[in-house]
Amino acid sequence: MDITTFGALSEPSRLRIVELLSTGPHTVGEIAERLQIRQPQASKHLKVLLESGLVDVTAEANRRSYSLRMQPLREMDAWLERYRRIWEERYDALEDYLLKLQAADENSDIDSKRKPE
Amino acid sequence: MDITTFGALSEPSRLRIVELLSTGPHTVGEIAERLQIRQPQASKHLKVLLESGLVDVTAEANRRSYSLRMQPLREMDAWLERYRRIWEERYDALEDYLLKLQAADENSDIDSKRKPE
DNA sequence: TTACAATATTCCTTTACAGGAATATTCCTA
DNA sequence: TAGGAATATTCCTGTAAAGGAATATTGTAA
Repeated sequence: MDITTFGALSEPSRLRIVELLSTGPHTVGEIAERLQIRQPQASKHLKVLLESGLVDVTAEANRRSYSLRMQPLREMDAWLERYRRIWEERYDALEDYLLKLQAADENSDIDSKRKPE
Repeated sequence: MDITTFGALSEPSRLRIVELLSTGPHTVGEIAERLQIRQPQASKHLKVLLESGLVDVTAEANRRSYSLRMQPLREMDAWLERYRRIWEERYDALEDYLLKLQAADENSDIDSKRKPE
């Protein structure tokens, strides 16, 4: 897991750029307009995203089309695997606990019905 | 998805702390020793992790035990879902393409066997 | 070749953040 | 209650990063 991915995504405009690009490639101008930021800032953020590998460029005449690269996101996904296991484990443990509670509750129900008799 | 999660994980020591805590709770001293950083830096990083919700503390006498919180990681996982769909789509598209190539290849194979005859 | 549109880069200033060293705080035990 | 262990906080300094404004670059069309 390349840590620069986190750095790149830790800036609001850059996160929004990534989300925008998830709908398909866009030019710098479009990105700047959609995000309501100035063109130079858009270019700067795109440079950071490019260097972190989150984005690809292809030049078409005057314009540059930026598109999302999946690899860093896949790596993030792989990195998460370890934690997914943990929370599933914990979920299972909680479930077990609740099942036991429920079982105990049913017993106490039986008791509360028995005693009065 | 809370963007501060990315910020918190974008610092190498903090990422390592999270990974260490994935094996269970640890005290500040243990963390500092394992990561070969000074205790004050460990405390500072833990503070950032705490504020971003990635970590929990429980005080036990003199010591403080830090443990991992799963919620921000689950949110990251949920955030990734959208991208997972994209790369699976792309994978499917690639697969289709390869299958077509293969089919075309088999045809050209037949052709190459036919023509000489 | 000139002019214009789209984008990138530079320079400047301000702010955020990280590490080091020193110190404060909190809790335990003798 | 004095001292020590574990941890947090403060202050300082250096550095990286962000935005604004201006400018450079590149490609296209007249």
